[in-house]
Amino acid sequence: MSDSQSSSSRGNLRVRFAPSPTGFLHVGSARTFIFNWLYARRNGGTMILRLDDTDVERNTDASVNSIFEGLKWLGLGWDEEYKQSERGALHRRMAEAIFQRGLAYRDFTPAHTGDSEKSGAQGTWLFNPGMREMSHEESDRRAVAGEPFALRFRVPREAGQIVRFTDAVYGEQMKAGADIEDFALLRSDGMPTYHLASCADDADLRISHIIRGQDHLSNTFKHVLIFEAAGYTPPQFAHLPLLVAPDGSKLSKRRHGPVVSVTTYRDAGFLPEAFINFLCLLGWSPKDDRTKMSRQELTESFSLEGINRANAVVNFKEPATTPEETFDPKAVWLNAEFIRGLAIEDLSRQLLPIVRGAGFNVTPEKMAQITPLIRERIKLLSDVLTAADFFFVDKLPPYDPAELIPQKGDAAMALKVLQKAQAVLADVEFKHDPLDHALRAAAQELGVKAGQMFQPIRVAVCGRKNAPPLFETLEVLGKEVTLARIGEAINKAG
RNA sequence: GGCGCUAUCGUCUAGGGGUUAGGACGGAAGAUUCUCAAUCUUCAAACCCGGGUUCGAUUCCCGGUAGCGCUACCA
Repeated sequence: MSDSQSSSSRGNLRVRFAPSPTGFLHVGSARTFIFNWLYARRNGGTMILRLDDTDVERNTDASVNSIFEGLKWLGLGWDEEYKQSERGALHRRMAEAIFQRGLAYRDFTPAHTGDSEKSGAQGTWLFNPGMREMSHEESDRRAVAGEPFALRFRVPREAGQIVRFTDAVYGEQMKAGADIEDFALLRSDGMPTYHLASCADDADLRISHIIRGQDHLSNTFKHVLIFEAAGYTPPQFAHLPLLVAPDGSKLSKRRHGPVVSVTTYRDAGFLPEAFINFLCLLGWSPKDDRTKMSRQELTESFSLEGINRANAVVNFKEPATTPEETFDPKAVWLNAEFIRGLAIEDLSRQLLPIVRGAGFNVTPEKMAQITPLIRERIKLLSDVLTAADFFFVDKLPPYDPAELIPQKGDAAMALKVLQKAQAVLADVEFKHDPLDHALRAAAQELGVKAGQMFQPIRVAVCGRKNAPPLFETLEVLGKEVTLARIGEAINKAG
């Protein structure tokens, strides 16, 4: 799971990707992972994967699998791996330390069951004075008596109390303590909250840079408070602009469907290199005119200074039309670029399982012959199924005989051309040059243009007008199949 | 509502007190080719609004507007 760099050569720079396994790996998370990875690799640091699974209610194994599946596909790897749920003792120890210093207090208010008041966009809940100001004696007595309580941070809210930090992307940040609510550290069941667990782990794992989504920018004030209350210097922060849908709303599976899941891109036939490249261009720029960049180039160019501050739109089509049109056109274009850059053998090897998966029997040798004919014609790996279908099937799907009629020609011309082709092709070697010469000569004899000669043959063997170059196609198809299909076409045309 | 963040072509972005505001994707047109694709050429397309500061603002400042985020014993 890790790349070749040896861990001993790494310095103190440590970054982490900390997804919570409550859903599939989504593209925004993937980008956060990539930026962390790039930053670590660029600066010789350590990349850590930490599953932030403190929300027992919402965690699922399926989600854990989806995250690993997605990350595995990206192929970037990481150096250390942790699971937050296994570090509960550490979290509670930090909560205890903060409590001992008088910087947290018990809140015996029963937990809110519904989230009815959340939707009301109303009141500014900051703290409950009765709980915050409760005497030690009463607090201890009630705790000893077994009354459940949540542990809340005692946010310093006197006038002039300002919490501040410097964000590598958003600059100087400050907020009055009076505007920060007394957030929970421990739930009444004793489980740590995200804020506590995250800070405790970041401190314990000596994370030096927290690179994460901008949705945490406001939370960072709380985190700074926790770090300081526990006696740690906060790490450096770098918040990333969010990835949003074309309408500006947050990406969500419920609203936007599978386009937000990493595995959707994998299954649609994206190359991880292209996907990574595409994601890097959302919210980050190399500050020059490069668009297509290899992993190597990205690693060398990446810097926090190149990250910008405005949300970036993933420009997918909301109502999914064709598979390829649902994705951001730039992602598709980049993928086509990377496909064209692949060696035939490499591409052919990647295409084979897709073709076989669709139920076709194809040998690696045959696939290697077909690949050069479609490499420039497919944008997604899965396009092989529509671009090269006629190579795989025994019998062509039905097509309209009118398709056989060439430009500026008629049915009679189509028939004439096909019969001529059948005769000529019967004793010509099925190689590019001989086919070229024979068919052009035939066209001349017939008094038709080369294009008028080729088009009916193309439709006869491919079943459609748009296809790879004819001679190469016939060469791969072979004499037997070609003549059989031309024979069928003659029957249709006649 | 409170607090925070943001604002350049349709989208991703570069730039920056005086520029023909640059590139990429996508779109349009053309060249080329046996169709398609690829490739090449060309074109259309942007500084949210209002005030300041300034000789001069798209750029700096303030306000507005809009969008986003946080405001849970979710993360």
